[in-house]
This record gives sequence, structure tokens and C-alpha cells, in this order.
Amino acid sequence: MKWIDHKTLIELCPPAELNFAECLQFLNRSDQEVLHQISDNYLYKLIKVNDKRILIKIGSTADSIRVEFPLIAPTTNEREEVAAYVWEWFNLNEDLKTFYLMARQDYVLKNIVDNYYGLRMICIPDLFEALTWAIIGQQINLTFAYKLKKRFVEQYGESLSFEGETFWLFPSYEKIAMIDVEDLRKLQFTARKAEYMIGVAKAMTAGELSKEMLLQIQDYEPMKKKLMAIRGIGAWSADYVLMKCLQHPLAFPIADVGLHNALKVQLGLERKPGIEEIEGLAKNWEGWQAYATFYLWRSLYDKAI
DNA sequence: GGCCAGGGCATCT
DNA sequence: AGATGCCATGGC
Repeated sequence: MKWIDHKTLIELCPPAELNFAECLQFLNRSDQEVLHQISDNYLYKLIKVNDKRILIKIGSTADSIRVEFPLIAPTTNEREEVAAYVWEWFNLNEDLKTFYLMARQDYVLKNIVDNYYGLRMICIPDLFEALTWAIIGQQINLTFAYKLKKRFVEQYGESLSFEGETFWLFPSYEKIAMIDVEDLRKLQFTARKAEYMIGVAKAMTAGELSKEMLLQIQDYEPMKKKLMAIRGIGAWSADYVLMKCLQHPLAFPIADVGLHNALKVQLGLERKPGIEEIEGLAKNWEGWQAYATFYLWRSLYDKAI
């Protein structure tokens, strides 16, 4: 991580392949989002560092990302934690040069990759949030999924108000470990999904599951296996978490319907491609499956806008 | 208003 | 192992 501590603000020095505006556009894709807010090209988010709620305001210059603290001045140690958080959130450790080299020559990706140059994988650093959002995302439609997430966060998360806006933290697993399936049923979660979410929360509270534990495994297949051992986490959810939280470049939710729709559009097909067909196309993406998927997902939002 | 949609699991054969 | 039912809202 390359960064400069200016005390009242911090400055991240990201790799060249970053387009902050492109990332903001992605973050702005749902108007139901409660975990961050965007206004005037600034991104606001409440995060928790050492049990302290810190509101951060993120903007950009030509070659850096600047993080300000509208409410309270964090300590030296906290500033470093904030820097690390933002660095991870925007996946700034990844060097995208070889991805672009591959994508520009790829039959599928060449038509879209330049449209989103500098878009980074926008991550979900908190494992509980990533697992929970994967479970919610199994919902039949995305509109309803966002609705459920909003209710969940506003019911069980901590918040903080600033200039008339309310900023939310994702609920902690300790808190969710103590609630009942019935509590989530009231928010219109299905009994199944409520069980999955509370189960994950309990496992994490008991110390049976953690991000560190998963990251230690390193290799893609065993990590995925470990995730799939969790009730409610199937192949799709495991790959989703590997991609968005554990930042594994090989994560590839091949059965994802969004991916299928994006490929259908890119290839000009009458119907969605089959798994074998996708496997064929993806041979060329080896090592960059997660980014290929992410950029294809991104291509779907253009139609909606 | 009827039908279909996304994923995962439970319950069959 | 592979097929089938279940969930339960939103968009067409």
C-alpha cells in the first residue's frame, strides 16, 4: 500500500489503472443502497475502526485518492486502518496491466473492456456482509434483494447522522447471532434465508469461521470447498464471496444468470449460452476469471441506465 | 392477472 | 447422481 499521511486527510497513491469516476458509477448503481452515499463526486461511508465509528469522505485528484474525515479526527493508527480499508475496498493491490492485455485481444471482452478502463473490483471487505449479501442475493429479483438488505441494515445496524444524512454500518455477526428466525421473517426474509444468515452469524461468533481462516487456505479449490461447507452457501455464493471479499482472481460464478445475460448480449445470441460454451470462452481468461465476470456484470448496467 | 425469474437445499427416485 | 418441489416478490 502506497499512501501519504497528511494528518487531517490521507492520500492514497493507487496504481495507474484506476478511474475513480468509473468506480463511483458502479457504486451508484442502486438507489436503494444504504451502506454508502455519493454526492458531488464524493463518496461517503461509515466504517468502524477499533470500535470507533468513523465517517470518511473519499474524493480523487488526477493521480490520487484523498480521504477526509468530516466528523472526527482519527488517531495515527486509525488513519492507517482507514487507508488499508479503502485500499482493499477498491482492490488496489491488483495490477490490471496483464488483465487489459488479455482482454483487449479476447473475443468477448475486447468490445467492453475499454468502456470501463480503470474500474476496479469493488469489494466487500467484511466477511459477514459478503456472506449475507450473497445469501440475500439468491433472491428472485435484485430489487427485492436490495429492499431486504436495507430493512436488515436499518433494523440491526448502527448508524450516525451528519448534515441531515444518516450513515449505516452493516450489522455485526454478534448481534445477528442472538436473534431468531422469526425476527427476520418479519422483515420478509424466507425462513430458509433467515436460518442461513443466523447460522453464519453463529459460526462467526463461535470463532468457527473467519476471513483470516479462509485467506490462510490460499488455493482456490480448497477455499471454495470450505465456503460451500457452510449451510446456505452453494457454488454461486462461494464464488461470489471469493471474488468480492477474499479477492481471489480465479473466483468464477459460472452459473450466474447475470453473467449468462451479459454473454448473450455480447455474443449476440438468441438464447443464453450453456455452461460448456462459457467454459470454452473462459479458457482465455485463465487467471482473470473474477475480473472478466465483474466487467461483464458491469456491461449489464449500461442497458438499465 | 398469470407467469416467470435466482439460487440452495430437502426430498425424492 | 440427477430430477423435482419449495420459497414468495416484482416486472412484464
